Amino acid sequence: MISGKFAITLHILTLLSKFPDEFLSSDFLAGSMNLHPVLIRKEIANLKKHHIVESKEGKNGGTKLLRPAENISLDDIFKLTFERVTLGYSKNDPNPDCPVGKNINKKLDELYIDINDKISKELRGISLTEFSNKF
Amino acid sequence: MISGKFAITLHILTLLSKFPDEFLSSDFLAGSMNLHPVLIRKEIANLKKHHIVESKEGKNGGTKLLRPAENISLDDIFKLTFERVTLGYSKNDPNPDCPVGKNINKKLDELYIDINDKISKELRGISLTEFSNKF
DNA sequence: ACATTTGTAATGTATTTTATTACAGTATGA
DNA sequence: TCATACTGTAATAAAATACATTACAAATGT
Repeated sequence: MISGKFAITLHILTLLSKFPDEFLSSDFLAGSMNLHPVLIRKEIANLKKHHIVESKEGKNGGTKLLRPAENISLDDIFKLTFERVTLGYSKNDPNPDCPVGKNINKKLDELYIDINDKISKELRGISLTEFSNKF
Repeated sequence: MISGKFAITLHILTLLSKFPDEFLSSDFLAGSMNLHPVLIRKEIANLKKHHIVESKEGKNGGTKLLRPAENISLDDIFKLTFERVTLGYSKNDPNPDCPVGKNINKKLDELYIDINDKISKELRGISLTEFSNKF
């Protein structure tokens, strides 16, 4: 769940990269993107799981980057926040007695894997630093 | 709306390409993908608007391709069914007093436009015939 | 005429996403 | 050492979106 996962996570990381030595609170981060702090903390939990950031509890606590923004690519963030980009699937199981219905999802998968490879290739070339410098 | 638009539309067109001379009913098409015929007709309305198919009302009515499957690319279908692929946006308007918040959506847009160009380039190389022949 | 089909609007249901509440646990510093 | 300011996480509520269904007018073939 969370459809804005990538955008939210990238926004969080962009802010963290602006203050690489400070622990920023979920409240502060939430203020910039106008979302509920709990949602921010959920995304931060995901970032921690992947050792991109560390958090400190308690007063003056917050979150900061664990490694230089230069060493984080947008593809890293993509992979962290997306199972896979798709152009969608028909919601119900298609009819297995129809040659097209029987195989459509497999063929869509193949197509979508190709698309994801292209996206990854594109994003691999952009570092968090490069993105962050646009602001 | 309709998140499975691309998949449903491609499924419809694949079936139509298998019987290029027949008018297939929305009921038949719905049977292959196990969706409600009204939803199929909605997607067909979109295809008609773009002169990809024609429909015939009344008994023995239905829908058929208006041009050879060879002349329809997956990118045509993509453009017909997607405004744009995105990796999401944070739902609420970000804080305009934050330098990052103020510009994040514009920068995400630029990124997503690049991604869409790559996807289009990939899909432009695949004709409906080529896709349909996988079945 | 009658059966079959499209076209479309309106409404209902389900699913997904986001927001909120609640509260336990942790560090800081007055 | 106690009040305060945080994180962490679960549970629940609300909102948004997607899909299903119903309903019925209009068209066409037999």
